[in-house]
Amino acid sequence: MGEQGSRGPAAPARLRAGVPDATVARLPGYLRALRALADAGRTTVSSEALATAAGVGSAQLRKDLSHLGSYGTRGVGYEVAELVFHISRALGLGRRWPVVLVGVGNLGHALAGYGGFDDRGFSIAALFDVDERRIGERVGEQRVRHLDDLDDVVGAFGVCIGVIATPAHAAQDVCDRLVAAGVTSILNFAPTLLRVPPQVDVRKVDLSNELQILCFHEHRKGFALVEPLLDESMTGEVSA
Amino acid sequence: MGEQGSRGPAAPARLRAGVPDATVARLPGYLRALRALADAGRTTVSSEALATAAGVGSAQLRKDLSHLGSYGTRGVGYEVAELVFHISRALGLGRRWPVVLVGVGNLGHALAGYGGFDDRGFSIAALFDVDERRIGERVGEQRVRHLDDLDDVVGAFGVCIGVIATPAHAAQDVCDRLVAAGVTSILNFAPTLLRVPPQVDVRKVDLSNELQILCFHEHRKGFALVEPLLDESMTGEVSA
DNA sequence: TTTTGTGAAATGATTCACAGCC
DNA sequence: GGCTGTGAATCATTTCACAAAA
Repeated sequence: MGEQGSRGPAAPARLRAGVPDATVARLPGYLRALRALADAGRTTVSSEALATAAGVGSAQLRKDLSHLGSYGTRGVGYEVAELVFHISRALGLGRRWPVVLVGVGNLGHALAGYGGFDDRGFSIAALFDVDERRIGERVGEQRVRHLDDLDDVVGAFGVCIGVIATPAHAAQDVCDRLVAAGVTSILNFAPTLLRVPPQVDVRKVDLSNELQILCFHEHRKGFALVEPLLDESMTGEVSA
Repeated sequence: MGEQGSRGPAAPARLRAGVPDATVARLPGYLRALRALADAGRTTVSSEALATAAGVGSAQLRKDLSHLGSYGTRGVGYEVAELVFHISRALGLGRRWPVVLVGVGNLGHALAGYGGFDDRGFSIAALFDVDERRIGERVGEQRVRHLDDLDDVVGAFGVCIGVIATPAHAAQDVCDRLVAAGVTSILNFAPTLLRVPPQVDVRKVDLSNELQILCFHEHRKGFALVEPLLDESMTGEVSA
């Protein structure tokens, strides 16, 4: 709770059902891989094959799944459908989760139409903005509403997840209003650190951060080409 | 390298300058906090204050900075400007990084105009799409070009970072073309696992994954309200 | 006195390797 | 024979706590 950041620290207190955070973060990937397998007609899969499809090691996959229970068959593998069910349940996807999205600029539009939204167990309860020119605009199934209606919607639909797609300068205020309305999980696309009470979860997605991290590795790849050459030439071990 | 995923595993081989991945992932946050501090007129800051501004613990901040060098003054703190310089350098932000963006739908538009792009050391070398109706469209400073021009642009600008903002079904092909053109770091917004050669870095941003992770915690908050009550009532320890 | 920098301890995550089951 | 589930071992990260420096 209150971790924030795509690669945030582990949640300090795990109340029950000790599924490690690192495992939880990989479960959606397993689900996606399983669905692709199911679409391809597979009904059963080994840890090796599923791990490859999900881009992890097979030992890691088995360890991850072992935190959820024992749903495989030795010598055979896993039932695709059964595993989808158990992972979905562990993630709390047994129900439909209404989500509110605040900020209907380009990013908001993109998120609203992402597909992976309505597709999985999420549905957009409402879209909000404060720009009068956008209020009333139709986006997908929804009409954009004024942020002042937030409390009504959150109350009526029992929303507990909010997505912030506003400019940075508006994000903290929107966040405060979401929290005041009763939202307890926030996905923040604005490049700001949000201050929230401890019971509220925040995850952050930040383009600039991601680019800078890539940059670090890229930066180092440059040296990887140069430094070994230098090192070798200095020891006279050049082979070519 | 080849890690993929916002919370991917640690890069297996660190070639030089042992900055842990977890630290690298936090450096952009420190940079942002420092700039906010600088804008507010601060010229010096303690680890405690900076840590608070960045949303981490002060011990963690100091340990992270210690991987870059020893740039503080005991009893005083850090020079804001100096620290910005050293963190920027560690991240490889000493130069301007040209970036290509493929996929100019809503998401692509949002990314192109994000601000945090041109703002930090990144510049968009070109925007690409394959939809004939979009080719030639102006977005910001740029004109949308056909993906077939990719090689030319990557060659001419020495681009090594690519951003994929296409639908999922097109992502792997776009990725292959980026890699073939010489791009070695990819930021992927499409909900697919990309297959890349080992020297290529991929980071993934996926709305649906993030929502599902939030969902897990949300799901558990529900039990936090119910289960302790059950446990207590079963032991007869109810105090109210 | 204040605050950094850092060994050492504690915690957490991943990988190994194999016993156990089909 | 093949594959899962899992303790034990390894590796990484975070936190503690304090000596050293200004």
